[in-house]
Amino acid sequence: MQDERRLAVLRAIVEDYVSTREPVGSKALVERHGLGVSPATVRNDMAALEEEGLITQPHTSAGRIPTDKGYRLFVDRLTTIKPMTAAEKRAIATILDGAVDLDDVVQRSVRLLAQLTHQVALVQYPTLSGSTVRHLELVSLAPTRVLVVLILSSGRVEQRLVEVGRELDDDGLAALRGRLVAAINGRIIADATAELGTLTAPPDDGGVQDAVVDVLVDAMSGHRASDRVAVGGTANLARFGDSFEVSVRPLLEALEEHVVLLKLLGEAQTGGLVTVRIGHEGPYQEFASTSVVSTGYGPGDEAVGNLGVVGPTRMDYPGTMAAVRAVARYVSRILDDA
Amino acid sequence: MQDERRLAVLRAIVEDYVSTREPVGSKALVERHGLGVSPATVRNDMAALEEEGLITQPHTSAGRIPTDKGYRLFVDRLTTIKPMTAAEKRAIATILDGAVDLDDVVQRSVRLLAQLTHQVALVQYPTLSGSTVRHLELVSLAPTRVLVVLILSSGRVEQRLVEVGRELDDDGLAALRGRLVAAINGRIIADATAELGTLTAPPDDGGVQDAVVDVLVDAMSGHRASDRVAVGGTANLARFGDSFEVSVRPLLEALEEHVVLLKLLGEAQTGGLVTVRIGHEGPYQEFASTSVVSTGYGPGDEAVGNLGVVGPTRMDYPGTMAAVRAVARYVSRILDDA
DNA sequence: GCTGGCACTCGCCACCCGGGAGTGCCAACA
DNA sequence: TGTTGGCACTCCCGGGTGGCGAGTGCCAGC
Repeated sequence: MQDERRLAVLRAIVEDYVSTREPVGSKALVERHGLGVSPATVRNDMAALEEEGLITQPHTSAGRIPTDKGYRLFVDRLTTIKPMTAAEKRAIATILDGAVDLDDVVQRSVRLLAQLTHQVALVQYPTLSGSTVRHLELVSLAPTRVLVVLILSSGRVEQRLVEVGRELDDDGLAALRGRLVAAINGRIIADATAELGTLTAPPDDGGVQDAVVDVLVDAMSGHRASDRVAVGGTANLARFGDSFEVSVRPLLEALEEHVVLLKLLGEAQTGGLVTVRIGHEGPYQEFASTSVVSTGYGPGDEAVGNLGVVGPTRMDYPGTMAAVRAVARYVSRILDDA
Repeated sequence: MQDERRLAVLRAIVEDYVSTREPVGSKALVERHGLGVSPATVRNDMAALEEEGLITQPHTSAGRIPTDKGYRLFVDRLTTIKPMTAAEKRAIATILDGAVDLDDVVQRSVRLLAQLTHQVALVQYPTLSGSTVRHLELVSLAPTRVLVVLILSSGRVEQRLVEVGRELDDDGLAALRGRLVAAINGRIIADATAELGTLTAPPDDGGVQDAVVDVLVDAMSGHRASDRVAVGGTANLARFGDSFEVSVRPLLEALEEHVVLLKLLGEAQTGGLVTVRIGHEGPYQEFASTSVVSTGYGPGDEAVGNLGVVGPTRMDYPGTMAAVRAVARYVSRILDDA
């Protein structure tokens, strides 16, 4: 009974602090929320909550603000993800259905997510791992220069420029292509890569095939594509307001370091689970005052990438989680169709 | 004689203000620069410069800062672009030579430019206009869905997904491809586009060819590629320091609007000319306190895109112009080779 | 036309002070 | 045992104040 009220107090503190950005006091709390007790009682509860490390006061005799631990409890036990409104759902569908290709889906998603959450949005480009090789093309751009174009079943197109050691005529190119296509066409990435490893070049090849195989393996490792992350809504960083140099600067820097962003997005979660990483829980100290809300997306139950948002720990978790989940669902649905 | 000294004073004011970010007074000026006159004389000169609208004082009895007009005079007449050091040249060459394809060149350039200038860097993706059609591939992804891959002589690969009205077997696809290849292969974009317009579909085609032609024309219009701009160095915005909400916010918003960025970069300048747009001279009021330093790049004398930086009007113009010019030259050289 | 001197103007900063919001504690009560 | 009202205390915040210093404009002299 008493415990329940304390949790209600914590919830009220989180909600008020998120919306007002100011430490919340006992009196304001009972006024704004309909808890039927006196400020004195709330003060006692607050003291208990502070004892447990769930809230803190920035300085003596000011209101309370939630700690990371407090947000954690709030997210885990005090909140249900509020569903999107019909209008929001329509907007999501409309925007994403207009996409012309896979990259466009990613770019639209990132914008959408930024717009819905008013935070910085991140969308990882899909990894290739599940796809099969649909097509391989070798195009001669110059006598000793070949453009390798690899088309995957996911609709992704990987291109690489290769400097082969010697001149190559159209027939030689066609023969090379024939050998490679035979080895990899229709196979899933992992198998195709293995198959390429067993391939030996004809005696008069002079290293050309090996050069092409190298870039093919590189392209199929998905290295570059899955290392990329689309970023949107950076203008929302302006709303951080205070503590600019300390918290926004490192974030801006990180936004150009895709490796860092990938680590922030973390492991892909399947099954519609939304992960919330609060403040110091993350891998980087610089982001102690930021939280990451993320989830995986992909066709069926297979996660081919992550998406999410980064914002201040003081954020609207229920709304953000709902938006992240909704966008991931729609993106997954599109990948299902494709 | 007197005029010359006044210009020297203006130059000194610009240089000091750029490095200290504080209004510069007469006394500090004579101390830091070796002009052989007294502060009182400098004050008289300052009064004259202010009369001409070249400098201004933020408030009565503070130092002077340059106006946009003052910067303009400085850039046009008082400065020579300082050449890059050998080390910087090496760094540029090393970084750009490591690029694996065209997109990679753009992405490396934007990083490099941001690093060299400590500003926000912009690099437009090359337009397609000069290239010829090297290769066309149609890949069936689903019974009624075709991936169109267009490879251009510049090495650029454009891909589009088309929903054709009806099912298409491999033979039909090959025939369609044959017709299209005959029409466009080897031609430059403009001719190929025109040729596609005259093409009529066979009677039993059912709109498939027209659908594919539509996306081909769209892809060749270069619409998407040349509308894209790579952005880097946004973390440098943190150094704006003051006036955050007023000047950084609109800039952050603009950085996601590629149309706005293209307008900022302006018309391509050929022949190694670097354009400087100072403060209010630009098309957007919101950027009254920012300047744009840009130039064109491309193989030979042909400009296929622009690149440049955006920063506060209070920026190091000689250094920035040098960096922009140097990067543009190296990128052009790479395009020459390709 | 340059220079030194001088009075004047303001922005900046440190300081002080009163108001107010919020707290902790305690005694009283159900 | 839990809740409540009262009360003294703490400390942030905002406005007002005064000294300091940098910088200016003007003027008389060289």
